[in-house]
Amino acid sequence: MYLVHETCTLYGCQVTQDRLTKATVAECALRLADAEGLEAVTIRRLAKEQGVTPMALYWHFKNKDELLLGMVDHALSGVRAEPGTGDPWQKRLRTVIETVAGVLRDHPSLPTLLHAVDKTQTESFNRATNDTLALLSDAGFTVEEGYWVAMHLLNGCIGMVSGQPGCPPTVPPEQAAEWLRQKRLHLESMASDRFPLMVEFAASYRDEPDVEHYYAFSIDLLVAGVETMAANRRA
Amino acid sequence: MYLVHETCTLYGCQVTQDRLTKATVAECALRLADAEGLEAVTIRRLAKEQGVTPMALYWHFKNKDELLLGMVDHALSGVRAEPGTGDPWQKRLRTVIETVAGVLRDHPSLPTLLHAVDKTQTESFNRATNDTLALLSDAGFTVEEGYWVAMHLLNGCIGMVSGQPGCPPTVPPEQAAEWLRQKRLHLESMASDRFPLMVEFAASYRDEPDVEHYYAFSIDLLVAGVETMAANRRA
DNA sequence: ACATCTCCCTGTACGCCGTACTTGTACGTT
DNA sequence: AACGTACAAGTACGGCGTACAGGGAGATGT
Repeated sequence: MYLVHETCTLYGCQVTQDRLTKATVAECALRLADAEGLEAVTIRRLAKEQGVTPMALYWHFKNKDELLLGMVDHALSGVRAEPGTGDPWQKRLRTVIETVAGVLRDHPSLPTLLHAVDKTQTESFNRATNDTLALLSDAGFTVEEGYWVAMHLLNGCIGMVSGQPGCPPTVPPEQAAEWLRQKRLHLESMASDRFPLMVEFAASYRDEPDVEHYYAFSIDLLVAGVETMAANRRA
Repeated sequence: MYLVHETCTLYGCQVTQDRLTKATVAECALRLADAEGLEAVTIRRLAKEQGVTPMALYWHFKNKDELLLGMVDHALSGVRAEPGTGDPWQKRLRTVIETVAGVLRDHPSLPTLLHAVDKTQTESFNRATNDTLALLSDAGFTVEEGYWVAMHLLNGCIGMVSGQPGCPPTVPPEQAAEWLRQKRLHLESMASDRFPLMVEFAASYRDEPDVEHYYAFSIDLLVAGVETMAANRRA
């Protein structure tokens, strides 16, 4: 009765295999979250996607929090810091930031997800942090400062991606223009005598924003902070 | 039956006044969230605190999202950017950051709250953004870049506060030492051959962390990014 | 060959959530 | 005295996470 259900959509894996796994469930949940937002990821919905009963998922995950952790671990498993160890730390830093930002852009649900769980309980996050710590140690930071910087960088990437100009990825492309128009109108509707700069900023919503320019600027901003802090430390 | 109820705690306002208001409800909700976490803020719980029926709240707020918005607006209402307009922008920037960080530290629920709502729908947030935009305009940024920087700063403050070393403010003081110990053990339990720097970092949990040092460092990090970006722009 | 054990999944039920819809009730205005 | 308005109460619904108690298939020991 559950196997073929009307609302089973593309995220299911029941076609290729009928046996559930931690990995396949996490994968399916992540796909669902990326496509329809994290609030769409409920135990019942996820079970429906996989063609099983809600309680079946509890064999593989102790509770929902553990499932979310699994999603994070799955999404971050591709992140390998420290690729070219011969390069100066400034270059490697930039590479790490771009890698993380890239992963976040690939998974629109990840920013929200990373705020909802305790990342330090995932393997892949700890590995990435450890590698970044090594990098920042080369930059002259202590381990403690390095940890602060690493968290700052991660938060920076998360904020950068979730604050990306233009409409969020959940919005279908054909509604993008309308979304931009609404946003601009909302900005312009603010009292221009009290928030003149906000109204002026609304002009930037007149046409499709330059997303790559935005990311270049934001990454520069992040990198700049770390580099001058490192420089000041040595002085 | 609701007026005097066993689980009515200190957050209620029914003693001083029996008529509900947008402001009093938001205030009460914020206090509750700060003390017990945002997940404690439910319509039913909040109604109980105020000594009314759950549905009573819906007269003052269209739905829960609007209530959360009210909480944000209430918490941020004290933020006034642009105090001393005679100072150079670098100094004013620092002041703004310290103010925002201070407000966030006063309201432990605010970081989570600011992630849960669309801040641009609140008056107080837009005012603060507008003021910051003026400041960043003095620094030489365009309005669009200024907005990006402003969001970066806000995210930085949020991350800074929610990543504060030591136990979260929800933990009662008498359990603080135990909390630290658990955290350290968790870090030390990681495979030291694979995450050597994480294990080394665990040492910093040996005793009460220097919170003010942390904030000084983090604010410097934020400021440094903006200042060198501004300097590079002019070049 | 059968009994047993383990793994993986199903069925049912509970308490919590946000909230739509309907029904009072006290009060300022006329 | 009548009435509209502002505000709160009562009831009910669907959805959520999940505790608890089975059930069935495949491997294993005898």
